[in-house]
Amino acid sequence: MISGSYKLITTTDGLARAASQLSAEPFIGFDSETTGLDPHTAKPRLLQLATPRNCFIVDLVHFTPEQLQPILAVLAAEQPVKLAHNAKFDAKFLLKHFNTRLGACFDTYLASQLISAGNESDRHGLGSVARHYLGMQLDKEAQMSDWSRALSDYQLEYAARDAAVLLPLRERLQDKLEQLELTRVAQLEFDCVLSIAAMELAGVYLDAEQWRLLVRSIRSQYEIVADELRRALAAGLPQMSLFDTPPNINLDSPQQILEALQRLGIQVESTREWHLHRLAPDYPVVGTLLQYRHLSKSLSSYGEGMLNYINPVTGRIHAEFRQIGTPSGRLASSAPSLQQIPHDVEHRSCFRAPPGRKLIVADYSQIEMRILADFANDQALLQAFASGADLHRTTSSQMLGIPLKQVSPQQREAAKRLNYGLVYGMGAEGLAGQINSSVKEAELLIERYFQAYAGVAQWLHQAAEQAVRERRSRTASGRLWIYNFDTSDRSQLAALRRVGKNTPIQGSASDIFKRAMTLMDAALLKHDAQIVNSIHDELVVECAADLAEEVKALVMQTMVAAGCEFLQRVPVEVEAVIGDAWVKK
DNA sequence: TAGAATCGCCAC
DNA sequence: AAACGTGGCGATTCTA
Repeated sequence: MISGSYKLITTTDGLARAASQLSAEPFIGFDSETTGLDPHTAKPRLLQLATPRNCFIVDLVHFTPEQLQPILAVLAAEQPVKLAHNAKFDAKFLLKHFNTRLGACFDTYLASQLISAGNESDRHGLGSVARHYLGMQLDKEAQMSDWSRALSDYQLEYAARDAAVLLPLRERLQDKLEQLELTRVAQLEFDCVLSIAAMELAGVYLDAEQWRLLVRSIRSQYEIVADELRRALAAGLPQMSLFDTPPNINLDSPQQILEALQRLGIQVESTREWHLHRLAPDYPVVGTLLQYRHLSKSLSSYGEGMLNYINPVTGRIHAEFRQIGTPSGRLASSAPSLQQIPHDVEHRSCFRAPPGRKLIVADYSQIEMRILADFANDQALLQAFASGADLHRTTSSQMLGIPLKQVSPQQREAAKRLNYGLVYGMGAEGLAGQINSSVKEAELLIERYFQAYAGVAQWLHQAAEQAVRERRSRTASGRLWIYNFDTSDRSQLAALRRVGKNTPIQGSASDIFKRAMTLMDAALLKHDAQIVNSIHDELVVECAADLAEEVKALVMQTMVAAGCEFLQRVPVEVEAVIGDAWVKK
């Protein structure tokens, strides 16, 4: 039974004794209580550190940062291993308020997610995890209580219990991780926590004035196009007298738009972009609608609202990054999502380096295709990468049996779509839609593709069948996804085959990427440089301007090293540029 | 009327 | 309708 008993530490002597006891342990439970969630505006109040016998609660109001050194040293050390639930949160406060980088950790939140293996119905809050693994009913009411004033016994007991419970919890989770062969991926995740905490804490700089100007210019275009669209759609309505008010079509309602297009005699069953694209050449109004949709999306998702995310203290945007954001292991970003800022230079260039600083924008070149080549051990695809030539051009030449020089832009484009699409399990209909060909022509292209890359064909086939047979797949680090598909449904069976092809590839790319973040964060430590954004295969680093060349080299070096840990058959390439803004020149 | 579900589209 | 995988998010529409 986990009791809420504790030793409250208020003197430097007590602190030294606690630190010495703690440093002899292999594992300690670690939690902190803060006056709020944002490390830039809130303060840490308590540090709770639990051994199997004791739980020490350090009340921070009694200490200066210097006096805390013995405890901070324990937290920064590689031993004992700190057991924490969502260690990223505590790591941010340690970094911000005590300039302390959390050392080795075991994150019970991440461990629980890995064990769930993609099951979305599982919950991973400490209460749920303790209930599931220990059969304990944790009272979490005190979590959001006022931690800035005098603390009640109840609050202190709650604080102690949350740290103490982590010790038995780790044992159960560790057993389960071993059982499911997840210890390697777990270590990879635990090692990565600090790099993500540091990235969130640093935030990214957005030039608010430039953004405002951009939004203003988009809004004026929007007004014009909306007006034009309204007029064009009204042409399908019955003749009105001059004094009737024009009908109010909500341009943002797919329903009303669909009806309006049909009134114009356009045969259309859905107003999704893909359908509209097909019709645009024949109907100007459809082109206008597409233009409208683009501008409307831009204003609603990337409008003035973005400025509300600028932190009043730092003047920067500190988005949230969920470390295991998807079952494949990718990060997911929110509030705002920095992973879906439009790619155009107008938007991206608003995210820039403050005066005296530079941004390094670095991304893996074709990482998923390289993983596929390595996994499939496909000689032709490996050769394509070994040659160093443009991948899509090479693919086209290999498919069609023609020299590189003779590949037309259209042929290269088709090969590019194939390279990207087949990793996702794309079929002939999908390809035909993308390259504007008949399904027959698309089938022929796919056939040629798989003739050129027989190893890829074989690997994709066995990956799909294995997914159907075993209902699970793993990535290079051993990350597990247990599929929950109802395969009596034909479309779900097809979906399972596609996911089975994609997950090992996408997930292994995540493995490599997280390893890169870990290595890079550590390597940049000695320099005035920091990761500020992370977009699946791309990292943005901000650094002092005079260090840019040196930092760029470190960035590339660590990314390549991470790739080489997982891939031996294929060269790993990274493209990096130094600039003032988030653009790849 | 608030929350859930759906549509649609941005990123990689 | 969907057709190619993973997400986040805003506007509309549905529902209790």
